[in-house]
Amino acid sequence: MAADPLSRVFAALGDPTRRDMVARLTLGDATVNELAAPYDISLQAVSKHVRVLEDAGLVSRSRSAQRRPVHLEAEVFDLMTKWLERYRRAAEERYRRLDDVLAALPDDAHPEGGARP
Amino acid sequence: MAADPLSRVFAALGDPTRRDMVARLTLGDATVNELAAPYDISLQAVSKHVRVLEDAGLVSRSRSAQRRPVHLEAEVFDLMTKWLERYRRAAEERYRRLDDVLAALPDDAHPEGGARP
DNA sequence: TGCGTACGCAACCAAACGGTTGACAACGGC
DNA sequence: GCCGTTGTCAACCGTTTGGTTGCGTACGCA
Repeated sequence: MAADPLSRVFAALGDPTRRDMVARLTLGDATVNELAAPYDISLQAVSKHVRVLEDAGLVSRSRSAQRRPVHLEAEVFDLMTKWLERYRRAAEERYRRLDDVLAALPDDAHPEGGARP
Repeated sequence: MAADPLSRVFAALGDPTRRDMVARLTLGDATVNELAAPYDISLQAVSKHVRVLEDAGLVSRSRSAQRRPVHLEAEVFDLMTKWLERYRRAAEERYRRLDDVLAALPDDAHPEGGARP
C-alpha cells in the first residue's frame, strides 16, 4: 500500500470524519461504539476509519475484555510538527529574503510584474 | 467537491510527489517544466498535481509571458500549524494528567493492564 | 506570418477509497 | 451452556484519484 509514514498520516487526516475522531480522542480513550455515536454511518465504516488511523500510527488499540479502547498516540504529531516547521521556516525565510531584495532595489527600478498584489 | 480547506491541504500533502514538489518550491518559484524534471511522469500529470496544490491554497500561479511560475504560499502552513498545535498540546496534556494519576496511585494498586509498556 | 515552446483541457483507465450488508469470532453475564 | 454485546473480516458498489494520450491555446521570436 502506501509506503512512507508521513503520507499515511497526512492522508489519514485528509478525511474530516477522521480528524473529528482525533478531536474526540483528545478527551480520552473511546471504544469504537462510542466513536461511532455522533455519525450516522455503519459501525464497520467507523472500524475502517480507526484502522486507517492505526495504520498511520495516530492511534493504538489495547484490549480490555471484549472492549478495544482506541488511544490517541502523540508521537506522530511530533513527526508532523517537525515536517511542517521545516517548510514553514523555509517559506518565512523566502519572504525575508524577498523583503531584503525589495529594500535593496533602487527606487526607479519598479518592474511591472509584481507577483503579489 | 471536497468541502473544507483543511481536508484539501492534508489530502494534498498525502501524496509524496506533491510533498516533494513543496520541498522543491521552498528553494524558489519554478515552472511546471522545472517541477516535472525530476520525475518520469508526463507533464500533464505534474500539471494536475500543481492544480491540487493550488486548490489546497498551498501554491499560487502568476503568469509572466507563456511561463506560469508556481509560487509556494506560506499562509496555509500557518493554518495547519494551528490545527496541529492544538492537538499536540491536548495530547501532551493527557500525558501530564496520566502522570498525575499514576503518581497519586497507592503503590499496592497496580493493575496488570498497563497500556503503555 | 508562421513556428516552436509552455501549458491546460478532455476523455479515458486502473486502482484506491468510503460506504454498505452479511457472516462470524471473542468475551462477560445469566 | 447459551445469549447479548462488541467488534472485525469479506464481498460488493459508486466515486475519486493518479496516471495516460491527444488536441488546443497562448505567447515569443524569426
